Amino acid sequence: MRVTELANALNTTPDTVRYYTRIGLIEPIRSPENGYKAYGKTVQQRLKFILNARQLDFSVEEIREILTEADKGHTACPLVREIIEHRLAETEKQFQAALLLREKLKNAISDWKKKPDKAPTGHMLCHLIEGGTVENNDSEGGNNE
Amino acid sequence: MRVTELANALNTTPDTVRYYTRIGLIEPIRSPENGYKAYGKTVQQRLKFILNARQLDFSVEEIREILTEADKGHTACPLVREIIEHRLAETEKQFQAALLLREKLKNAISDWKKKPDKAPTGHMLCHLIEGGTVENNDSEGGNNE
DNA sequence: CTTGACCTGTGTCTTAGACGCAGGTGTAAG
DNA sequence: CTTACACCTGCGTCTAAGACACAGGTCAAG
Repeated sequence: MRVTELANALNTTPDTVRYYTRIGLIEPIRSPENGYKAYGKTVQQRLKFILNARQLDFSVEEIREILTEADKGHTACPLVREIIEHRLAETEKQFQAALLLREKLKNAISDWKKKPDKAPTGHMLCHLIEGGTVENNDSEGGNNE
Repeated sequence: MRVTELANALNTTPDTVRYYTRIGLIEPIRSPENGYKAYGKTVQQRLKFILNARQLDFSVEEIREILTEADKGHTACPLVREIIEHRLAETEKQFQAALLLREKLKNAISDWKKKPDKAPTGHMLCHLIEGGTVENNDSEGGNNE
């Protein structure tokens, strides 16, 4: 199989296949007649695994570790287990972050509706965001230049 | 104020200040005696605005548009309004994505516990992920090489 | 043989800064 | 004044995971 063919077979893009090839996650053989990369069925299995892992938001580097371990004949499962827990924690954080952000945005929008559009003056670029969205300890000890 | 001083004043990092300077969001004057960048109070206001917008997850490029508009004397509020709605939608998507991912991970973990650790065989690199996590239409018309 | 559609490998671009580095600055001690 | 040393500066490069651009190669139709 060639690049595009493999990509289509697993419902991904040629660029992705090329990328994984470039960083050495999958290894094609070189077609001797035209120099194109050629992928076998084993590689397809491997790529399928990679894509699944990516769906779980494993980083490429994590996947590389897993594959390296597996290539050595060891079981990669403990490693995967570890990564998955870590990723779950990470997801939880993102989740909370998204929640918080949503809150902020909604606040911003509702604050908004109370105020008319107004052209920015010198030190009030936009009253909407200017108003305390976040607490950055602006130590008001104003010395200039 | 110099780079680090400004950064500390607004509770950010010197690198961030340097970055915004580099891409032209804020503009220092050059201290003639040592060639260092020097920032005035107006810039500090501006930076504060930028940081607030970043807290709302506005992209730097979006912020640039807002500032450009404001610099021309126009009100940027309609623009901001537009961006904020867009960002809210975006956040909603991330939120749902995080939710879905969490689900997947938990499934993976629970599937897991039913299966023992097992060394990877040729075409079953890791039964845990190998098992249908996602539906990639693997058209099983297996022709090799 | 030529045209044109599609494919290939390689190189560069993206975000929002973080990091490293060689060299400059400032202050205290000698 | 000189040395030492801490901190600071500007600039260049690096990141994740591919997307995109591009010059050239391949393949079937005519």
